Amino acid sequence: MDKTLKEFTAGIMEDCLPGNSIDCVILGYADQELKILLLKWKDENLWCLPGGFIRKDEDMDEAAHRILEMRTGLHTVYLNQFHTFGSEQRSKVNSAMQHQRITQMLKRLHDDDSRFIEWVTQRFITTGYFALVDIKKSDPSPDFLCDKCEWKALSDLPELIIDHNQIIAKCLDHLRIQINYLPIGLSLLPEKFTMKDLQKLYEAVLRKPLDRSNFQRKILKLGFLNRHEKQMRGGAHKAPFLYSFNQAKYDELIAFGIDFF
Amino acid sequence: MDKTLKEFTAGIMEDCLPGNSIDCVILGYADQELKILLLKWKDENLWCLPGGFIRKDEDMDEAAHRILEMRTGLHTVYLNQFHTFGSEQRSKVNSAMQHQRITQMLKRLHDDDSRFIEWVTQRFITTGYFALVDIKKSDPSPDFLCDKCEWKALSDLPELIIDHNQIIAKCLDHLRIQINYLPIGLSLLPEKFTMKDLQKLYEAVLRKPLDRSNFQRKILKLGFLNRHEKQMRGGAHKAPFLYSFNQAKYDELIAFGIDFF
DNA sequence: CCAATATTGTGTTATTTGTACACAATAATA
DNA sequence: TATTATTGTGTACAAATAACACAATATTGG
Repeated sequence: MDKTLKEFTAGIMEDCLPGNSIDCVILGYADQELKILLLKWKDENLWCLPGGFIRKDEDMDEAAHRILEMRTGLHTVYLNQFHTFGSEQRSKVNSAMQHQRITQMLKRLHDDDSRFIEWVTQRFITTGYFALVDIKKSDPSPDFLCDKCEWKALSDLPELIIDHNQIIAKCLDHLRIQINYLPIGLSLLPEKFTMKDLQKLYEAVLRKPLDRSNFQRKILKLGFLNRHEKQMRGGAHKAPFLYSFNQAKYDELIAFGIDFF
Repeated sequence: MDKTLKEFTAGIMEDCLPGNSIDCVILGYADQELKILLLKWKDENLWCLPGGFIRKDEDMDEAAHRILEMRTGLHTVYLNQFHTFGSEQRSKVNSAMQHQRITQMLKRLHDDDSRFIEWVTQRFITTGYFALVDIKKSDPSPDFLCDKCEWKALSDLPELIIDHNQIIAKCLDHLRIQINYLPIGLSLLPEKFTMKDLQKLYEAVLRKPLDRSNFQRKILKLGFLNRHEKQMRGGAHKAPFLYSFNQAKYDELIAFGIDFF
């Protein structure tokens, strides 16, 4: 058996809290769509949220930041807890078939290390965190257990293991309800963007169309955008302005919870 | 040593998840103020939130309901999770002095059962739940470890153990932000109430005054109140109408998240 | 080069909602 | 029976929202 792997799993069992995990819904935005960073386990068509365990000497929030940074290379990112999933049957919400595949995969990847298999298949309570990330600044990296770490469009999610689809659904509900308190735009858009970009982003989160001209007027009136030069190329039409955020003003409004929509 | 107590603690260690707990912020409303149900440990001036552990065979939500019912006698009550507290140092946020008192008290109450003391003083991650309760229907009950279980006004809270004051603060923030999605009125008021009662309740949660006549018009327009006969006695003034909720309509609006304020 | 096209920035209007009071009605009290 | 406090409703102005109009302007295709 791979010595490094065995040491690695022994380290986890030794250093981490048993029965508690973290799952991260890492959100980005591109092509007018929300995207989620997902991992695929080696040689299996099993996708999951990036997650991990809480070290005995770190805060839960720190653990979430560590997991996020490990997968995206980013460390100063908007990251927050949204819900803790503590159903006794949560590991069994998908088919018994899938449950069996997961167990077999764990055995194969961990070379039948029964002590670790037992540890990792005990009942877990997992806390869901969501991160808002600029896709272009991220550098997705899998590890030796995963052969893929990819951005997947919200409209084209694969079936995920355990209750990870429900975790995402809950996260998106949370996002919509809390939208007036979250720095959606600042976190998900690149430095400079058009008004249309911002509108499409809010539409993607709210899942409803917004009136273009009223959106523009409302946002400009809130006064957290800097207007820059015109974008010189694009489609066969009038060129839009580029904007960037006045972070201080935006944060102030968001903290207060301005009624955007 | 008390055989029953020893069996009780052995049962907890045997049947509950280690390192995970639940704390309930049980809210009621009376005398135009929000109240919280608190416990006081035997022979000590140490107050805390009603809490408990999660049995290995129950959902976390079930555990919260069990704890709530144990303290209030109520089982059909609005109860929801609001945050999970996972700071590594959370048990040490209060003074070292208090930490020592807690340990001593545990030793005394549990007759130096060192195995249980170790179990109960390990690092815990706790999930905060909040309940909205009609005080008049509740029947607060302490247990053999607590000599008091009382409703305390929000404006007159004692210092609580560990991070319980922060847990309450977080809960109240949550309440304010989520107010449009929570059945505050239906859960906290008695069957029949006046418009003023409802207004004062919303004011207590929002911590800001609302215009009386505009409040009345807005609420009536939303259409979830049944108007009853005039209240025949009260102060030296015109008698107000009594109202009750049309639960179906109220729930519908709350689920949708109507913009009350 | 120039008309056609798509999209942008801003304007206009009607409607709804919010805000701040006004005031008559009325239950108890003195 | 006048006084008082509070209630239920009215009103008038300001502000926000919603729906649509239209000129301005990059690109494209002939």
